[in-house]
Amino acid sequence: MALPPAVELRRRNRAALLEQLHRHGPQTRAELTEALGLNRSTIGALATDLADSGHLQETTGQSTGSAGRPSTLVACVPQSITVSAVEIRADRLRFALVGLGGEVLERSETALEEGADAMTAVAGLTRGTAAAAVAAMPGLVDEGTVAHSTELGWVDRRVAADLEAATGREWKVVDTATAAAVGEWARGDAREARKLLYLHGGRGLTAGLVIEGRAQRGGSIQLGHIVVEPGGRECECGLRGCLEAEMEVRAYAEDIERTTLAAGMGDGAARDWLRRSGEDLGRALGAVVTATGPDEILFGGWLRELYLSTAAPVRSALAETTLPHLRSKLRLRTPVLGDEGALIGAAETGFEAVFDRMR
Amino acid sequence: MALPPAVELRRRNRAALLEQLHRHGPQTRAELTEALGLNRSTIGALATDLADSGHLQETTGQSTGSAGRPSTLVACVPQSITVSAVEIRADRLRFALVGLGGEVLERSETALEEGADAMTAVAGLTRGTAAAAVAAMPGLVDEGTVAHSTELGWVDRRVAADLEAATGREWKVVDTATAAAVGEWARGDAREARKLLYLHGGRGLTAGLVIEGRAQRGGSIQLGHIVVEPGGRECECGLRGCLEAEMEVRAYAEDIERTTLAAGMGDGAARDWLRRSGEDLGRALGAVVTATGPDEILFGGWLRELYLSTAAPVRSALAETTLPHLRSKLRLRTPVLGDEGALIGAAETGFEAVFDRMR
DNA sequence: ATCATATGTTGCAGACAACAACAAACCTCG
DNA sequence: CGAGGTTTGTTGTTGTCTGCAACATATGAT
Repeated sequence: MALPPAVELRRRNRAALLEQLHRHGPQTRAELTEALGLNRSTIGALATDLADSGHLQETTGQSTGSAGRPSTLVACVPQSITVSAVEIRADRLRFALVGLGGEVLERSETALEEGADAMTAVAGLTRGTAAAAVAAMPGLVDEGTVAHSTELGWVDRRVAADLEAATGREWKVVDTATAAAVGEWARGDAREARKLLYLHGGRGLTAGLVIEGRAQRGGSIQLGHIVVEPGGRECECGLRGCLEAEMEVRAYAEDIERTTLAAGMGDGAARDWLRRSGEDLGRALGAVVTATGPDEILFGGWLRELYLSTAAPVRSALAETTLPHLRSKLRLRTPVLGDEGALIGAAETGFEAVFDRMR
Repeated sequence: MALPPAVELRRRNRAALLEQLHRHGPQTRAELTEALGLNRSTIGALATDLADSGHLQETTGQSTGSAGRPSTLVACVPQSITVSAVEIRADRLRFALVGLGGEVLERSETALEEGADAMTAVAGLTRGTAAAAVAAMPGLVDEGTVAHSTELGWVDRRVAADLEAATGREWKVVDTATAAAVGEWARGDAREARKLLYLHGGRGLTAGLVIEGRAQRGGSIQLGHIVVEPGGRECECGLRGCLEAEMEVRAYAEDIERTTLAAGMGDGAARDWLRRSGEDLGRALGAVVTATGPDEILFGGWLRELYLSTAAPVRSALAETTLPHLRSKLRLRTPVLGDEGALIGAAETGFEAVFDRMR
């Protein structure tokens, strides 16, 4: 005898149990039995198994107040599996080491000088202990390569390979908006959303879609390059009338707080910009909503400030370009994880890969 | 002893084997061993198992010309599992009974008088022997209900329940465009496409997206209600400037052959319409492409004729509204299954459900 | 204190897939 | 035409897995 026969099942069940705890927090064995649809004895075997390997910790004898033998509570050990998450922006790098169960164990942030190589900076942040490493970055990401990122100025860059070369380990690459959508769904308060659209305002505008908890296969939505004004302003991407160009993102959005403040103080140009931007954004959104049919939209990055200060034109422009039936199911909100969403979501993506690999 | 212990594995493997044969056609046992990653003996057990239950037929002793014992070829028995597929249009009903492996066993078509109830007509077509029943219809379909269909004039109709009441069996409901996309992917020649966007021209314009062979979760794209001209013509849906309204679908598209013919004979109005329609379509497509990033687009329904007769304006408008990086990977074509796509795809969706249910 | 209830634990049985050895059926080459 | 090589199906064995049932344990209720 040499290798596993029907060990596959055990592996699958182990992964399922771990994932259940990771996503839903500590649970009793009884609850796990219910959730996984397995027998008490099987859960017992799996749990002691995983406790022996250090992934789980069981705290016994929790009296619940109701009749019957008290159930043992089982929780994951965060340190037993960790995931490195990095968010790359044009001007800075953010890092988090996230443990099983979702706890953030370490965190750091480093400024990135203009022109500096992000890869070596990443290598300085991450250690090799993590079970998975995920990098989130703004742009059109497809299977480890960034096809196009106005924000980072990268075109067809094989980022996963570059990161691997710099750090000596495998990397997964996702786009910031999709990562943030995943994060808000998994650890924010958007878990009820069936189709969650996350809008991310950085130097560019991107959007990410999470459907029933799963990132939409195949990368992000280049929201900034929806054409809202055919034949309009010239955009860096070579088109005309892109949302990014029409909004004059570079001029106003980079310092959105100052712009909203100025508008509040009666600055006509700032006011005008806010109104026009809101309308343009709403129109672009209309097309995206019609194309994807979300039931919740989150305004992240500096779009958060834009939306909070000027929701009315966004809503009305959206109303003029979206089917009533799609609009009626739509909630517009701002994210609860703030700037952390992408980092959290990237880590969550890593854990998904870890669980998949276990099976 | 009463019920299955670890029978789950066997069921999974049985389903996997059947699905493999259904999708890839007859294969030898050796090929199945390779494809499923199971042991020869396991494949043998599964095959005889399924042959005994009548799902498979093994033809032995096929000499391949190369050395070694000739492998037994195993193929599905179409009659052993069948799926009813129905395509509902405003004016007619199409039905197909499709067998395991994809063979169409029966087919029929009935005209639907204006105002007639489609449900009872469906009941007249389908018999109760099929393992699954799927209905494709144009519009915004979500979990058995049609939220909105300009073509059928239905709003928030619980079609699955209605069909169930009329026929006494469970129904799955999908939208025509998505079904056609699935069909072209599974049985057409679009299997290489990673993201396949199928545009369907009926009385309305819808689109369906298939990503790596799987229908995008959550229904179709209301292509006809992308706003291409803010503040433009009034549309039935209540918005202004929708693609459907701007294209004047009702006036010209319903009889597209006559329009293209007239344009060919020098009719200025028809020519104008073709050019303007192509441009509007291209612009709407630009938004959808930016939002979904497909690598192949198929023009189905009457959009097929429109595209074949007037591709240039479509392409140039698309070029003006799509990121170069998305455009460069894009192939534009017409479907190979013609009008059958939606029916085939609906059946394929049904088989997917059947296989899922087996596990 | 006793009973009811809910939960962990243990031993057992049925099932399953991998493995290895063997049998079968083909090809090639002398 | 027969021997050797090659590929594939078959069979018996083995280790592992999960469900089940009976038992043990720990609580609340009476």
